[in-house]
Amino acid sequence: MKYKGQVTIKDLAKELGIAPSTVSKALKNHPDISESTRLKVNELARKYKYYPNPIALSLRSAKSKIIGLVIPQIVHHFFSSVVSGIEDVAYDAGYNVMIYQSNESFNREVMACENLVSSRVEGILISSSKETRNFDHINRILDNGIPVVMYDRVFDEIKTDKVTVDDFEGAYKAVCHLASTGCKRIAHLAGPPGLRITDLRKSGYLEALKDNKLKTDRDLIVYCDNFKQSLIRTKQLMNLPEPPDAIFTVNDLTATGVMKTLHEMGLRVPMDVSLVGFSNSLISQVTNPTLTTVNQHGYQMGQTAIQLLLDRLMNTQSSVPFIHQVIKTDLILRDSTKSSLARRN
Amino acid sequence: MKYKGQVTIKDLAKELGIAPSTVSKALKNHPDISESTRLKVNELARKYKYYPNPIALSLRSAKSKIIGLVIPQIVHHFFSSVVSGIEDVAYDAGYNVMIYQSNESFNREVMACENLVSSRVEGILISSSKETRNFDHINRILDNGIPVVMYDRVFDEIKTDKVTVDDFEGAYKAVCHLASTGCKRIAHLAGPPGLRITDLRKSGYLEALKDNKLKTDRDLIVYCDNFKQSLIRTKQLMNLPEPPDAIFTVNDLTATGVMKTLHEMGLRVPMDVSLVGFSNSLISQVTNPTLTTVNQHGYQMGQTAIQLLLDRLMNTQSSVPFIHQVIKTDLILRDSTKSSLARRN
DNA sequence: CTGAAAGCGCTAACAT
DNA sequence: ATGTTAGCGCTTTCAG
Repeated sequence: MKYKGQVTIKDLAKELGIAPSTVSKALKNHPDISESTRLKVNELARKYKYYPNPIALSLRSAKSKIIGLVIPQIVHHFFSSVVSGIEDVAYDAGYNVMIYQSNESFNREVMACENLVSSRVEGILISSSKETRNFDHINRILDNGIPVVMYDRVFDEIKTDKVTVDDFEGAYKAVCHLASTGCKRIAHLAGPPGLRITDLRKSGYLEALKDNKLKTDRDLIVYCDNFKQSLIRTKQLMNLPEPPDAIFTVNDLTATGVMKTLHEMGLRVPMDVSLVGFSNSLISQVTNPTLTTVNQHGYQMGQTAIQLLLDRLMNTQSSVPFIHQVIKTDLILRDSTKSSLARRN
Repeated sequence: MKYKGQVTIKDLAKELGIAPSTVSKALKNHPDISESTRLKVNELARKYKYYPNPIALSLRSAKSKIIGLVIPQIVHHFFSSVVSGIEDVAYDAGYNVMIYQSNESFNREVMACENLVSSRVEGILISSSKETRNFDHINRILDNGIPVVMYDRVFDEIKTDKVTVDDFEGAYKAVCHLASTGCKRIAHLAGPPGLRITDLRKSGYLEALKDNKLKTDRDLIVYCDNFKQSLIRTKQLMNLPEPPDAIFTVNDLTATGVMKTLHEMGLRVPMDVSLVGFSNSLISQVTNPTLTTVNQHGYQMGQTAIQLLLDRLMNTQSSVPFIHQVIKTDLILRDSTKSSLARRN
């Protein structure tokens, strides 16, 4: 049991009666160290379980080998998948991940950025809180020369690499599928107006209606992106003079609320009303019926985001133009929609 | 825009024509610095946005101000709640959190521990993977003089502080509630045998049966802790000559599978069969009917775990005996069980 | 009241 | 082939 803190190069050097720099070189198999001392050193290092002190290394190299991660809410399946993707790639590349949740609070997001900068992380991955409308904190990171990659919730105003999901395409596919199963009056429960993902998903929805020659009806577009509200909104929708025969929601949780309400109203899914969510979260697999939804590929988004950052970290000359990578979506067909031609899962 | 890396004490000192050590003292309002230089220094520091370099501080103080966190799977609601609890307390105490997922793999858990140790974290919070049966990696952390707190998945063999939920009590309460609503044949879907939480929850179940004068029936205890299996097991249970009138599952996801199967069999919840889960995960609030479940208080567990660690970090003299803190559970009454006396939510 | 020096652990020039 | 020196940014004696 050695409690004396950890063994240092100096300790090894003293024990062997040689200079610390020799030990250092021997440890990394530097060519101009003799075979014999190299062996001696490595053996002793193993014996004493020598680990290089990363803090000393960081100080010298001015590289912390730490990536900062700012995430809205880790409890959401999509975001935790993103974290997994980030982690896996980061560790393979020898980076550690320091994590901060904003909990959808702008102030916490700002604080997280400041802490991360002052922790000297080498780069930051960030997805903004729903509240965020001002970007000074992000520009401040950039001013410090620290590269940033934004993922999922991104803003055109900020000059960084970005990764998003193809929200437009996802929505488009979802609604086309509904149309192909014979639905004529397709409603959309959308996210908060002004948010990129809201707008893109709504556009995809509208485009799909047009391409399928279905007329759009303002009454069928409702801003509602959470479970609680959806209980009310669904009832209102279904009580319209001409109620919808399908509903496309901006996320799975909202779809769950819709489903619950439809059941309570005695309506069957998908026979009376078809339903499509967005995210392919765990929940979508356990509802009754299971939920057709758009797969956002969170894990892959995480991988892409960190890879973009690592690339930036390699190319110190920041001449490379910023990249906006868009992840393709899949429509996962389940039991909340009727069959068109093929059916799966 | 200064890209020259960050400003250092030396930079400030040079600009002011004084010594670095003076700047250092002025910055921390050391008593023997004159009012005037103190002001000058602080002003310049603000102007240049000076932040102390935490890496240099770490090297000097031999304290990284980083806590390591090893977690099985962040995608599970319970664990992500734990993370939130840890985060919030850690940051208030000025610590950063470095996170590693084991993804339920023993090897990854071991690697995580090693990386964390070599990253010189000041303490480690760990919940073991389902595979873990050997604890050398944890003892190695301890040998390095780094305090460990185990949470949720803990082992008696290891001498550390621990936090667990009162699994016995949670199960006991759940089953007593079922009994109080008139259920006579209560089945239990249990976790993998040999795991602490499995055994405790099963004991709670058995004890509750006994205290309510219900006879136990081996056929009603099935090892099944996931969605997929539950689809089969439920059918088998309900096809018994004397089928259960209530089912208590080891987690919410499993309960969801049970519910789905019951619906498909034309059985109503709770009129024909009552159902109680364990975790109070998001899912339990969106099933139809909503699921009565045991609240595990993940957030609080996280807070408790990190607090135990911080306490240990304060008391360097490790004379304090190890603490095993047990978090009380609540039964959350929802619509998958009948009403006894009072009903809520 | 202020400054010079030393050292945390490590490595890269630069000797020898 | 090995050793010496210096310095990454900071603080803490210890001298002035």
